[in-house]
Amino acid sequence: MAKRTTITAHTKQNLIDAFWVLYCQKPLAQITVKEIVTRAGYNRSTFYEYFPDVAAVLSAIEDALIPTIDTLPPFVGESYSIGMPIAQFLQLYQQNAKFYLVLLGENGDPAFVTKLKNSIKPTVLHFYHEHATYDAVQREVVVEFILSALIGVMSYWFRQQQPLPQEQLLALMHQLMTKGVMPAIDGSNTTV
Amino acid sequence: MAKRTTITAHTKQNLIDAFWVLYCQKPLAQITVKEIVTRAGYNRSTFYEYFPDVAAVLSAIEDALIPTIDTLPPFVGESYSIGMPIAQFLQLYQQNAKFYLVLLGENGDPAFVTKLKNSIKPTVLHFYHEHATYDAVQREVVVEFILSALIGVMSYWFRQQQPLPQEQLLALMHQLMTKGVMPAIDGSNTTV
DNA sequence: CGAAATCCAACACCGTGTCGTATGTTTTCA
DNA sequence: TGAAAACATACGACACGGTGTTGGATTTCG
Repeated sequence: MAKRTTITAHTKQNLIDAFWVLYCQKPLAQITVKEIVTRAGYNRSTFYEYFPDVAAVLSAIEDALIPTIDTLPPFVGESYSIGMPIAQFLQLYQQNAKFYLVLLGENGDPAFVTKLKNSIKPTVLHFYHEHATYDAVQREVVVEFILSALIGVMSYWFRQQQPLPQEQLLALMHQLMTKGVMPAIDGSNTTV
Repeated sequence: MAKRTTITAHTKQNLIDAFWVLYCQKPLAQITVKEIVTRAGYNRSTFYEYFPDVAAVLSAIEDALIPTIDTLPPFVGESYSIGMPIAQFLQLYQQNAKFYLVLLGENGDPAFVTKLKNSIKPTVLHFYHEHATYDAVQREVVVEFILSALIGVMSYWFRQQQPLPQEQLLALMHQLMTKGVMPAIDGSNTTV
């Protein structure tokens, strides 16, 4: 008999949804299978038909979130680029803000940051490879610098509920990336 | 009666040490009290005399690691500064590399990153407050940018077992901070 | 109908957190 | 000074709750 894929997928999604509600509230270590199934309305055993343990649910969510970088819709509008378009990343972030905010937050998963960085890294790395300014080792550092700053600022921006208009954030970010973090003395940057 | 502080402190430290060995190997959720006390050579109940739960041990380690920023020995030598001396932070990081590497790594604690940022933030924020270039909201973003990049690069550098001489890392970092991440076209930065 | 997919009840095991107790050390005062 | 009270420290045992598995009940679809 063919798998009843609809039902299966539905059940799995119910479990994932229930897990997510809990994960938004407390760290992984405090989430039990029982809580998940109670909330989703299943028997505890059913959980094990779909996931080996609680951590696997998180992993599944993360994996579904990572490949999105490939399937990004082309960004339209002013495009600030520093190897990887900042605006494009912001858009990616915005689409999944609900998840990114938690996964990159206080009770989040450090491993997800790594996964995220690794998925973007090749694009940025390739850009710098074409410029002979940095050697291979330095390039890696530069890329780590960019990605850390990018993800850090994005997370902060969302955490603070977007205290700056998106356009201003993009402009500021672009300036920090291309001109550095020292405030310009000549005043040419005060219009950001 | 006076506490037998020597014995107490010793036992507590034994428990912390045992915990740390385990935490270097696996995530918090997989560490049990039993494992800790077995390794440290105590009864399981003894653990609860010192900590309410496993997470508290991690918390204790983190707290002991944070204030170090205040008690930093004055840095001697070339001092790159971008509000907060980069070299000084590198030194702090280097002193506790063993811990930072794990806490900021794959199985690390996202909350620690926040704690760390918050402890350094005032210093950097104060620096930018004196320059009128950015308004209050922008300043926060700039500081988040700096701290994220700083911590990200440091972690990467240690994780890769310091692939670049310290002096070169400092110079590169300083350049990225002050001049941006775009490789200079005029070639003046190729000597980093 | 019957086979396979889906879901569930029950079981044995393990970890948790607590309480009462044994042991040994420090302090007190006769 | 030295015995005993007072207390810090460590432990054994208990009740509870979560885990992961096994075998079976129920449902669905060819």
